[in-house]
Amino acid sequence: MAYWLIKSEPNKWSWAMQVKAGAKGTFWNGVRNHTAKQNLMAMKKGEEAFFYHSNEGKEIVGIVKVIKTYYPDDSDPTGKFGMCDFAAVKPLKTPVTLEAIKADERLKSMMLVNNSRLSVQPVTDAEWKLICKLGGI
DNA sequence: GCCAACGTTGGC
DNA sequence: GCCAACGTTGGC
Repeated sequence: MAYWLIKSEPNKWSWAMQVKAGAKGTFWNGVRNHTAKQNLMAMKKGEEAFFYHSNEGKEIVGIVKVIKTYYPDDSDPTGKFGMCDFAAVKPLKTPVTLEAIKADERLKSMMLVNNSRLSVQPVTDAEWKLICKLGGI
């Protein structure tokens, strides 16, 4: 069971909108990078991911799960990229900020810190557990 | 197939 | 709003 982290700009697609989409969830696209695409393709149904707000907030605000694995994005004219569907699982009681992640020795190797531009990232078991704890769940 | 130029992302 | 980091493009 792998864990992931997906990023979204709140003014484009926020956690609130994700929650509103409910249990049946909604597609998550916007990938325009092959590393991110590889990660998306590696996701399996039922796997969980952190939902991160970039630019505004810069914090992990909730957990989503994969409800539909990678499929082509019809709206992409190049046909190169696809998307997955996610549904909101639960919010973190306390959002975990980028600042807090950077400040924690154990989270310094996270891709979020070292490769902030990648929009879909793997998260290790240890990182997942720690961030859940920091988030109050 | 290399590499310079350009565009985009995202933290500050 | 600025700029550094990264990916992509296109000329050679």
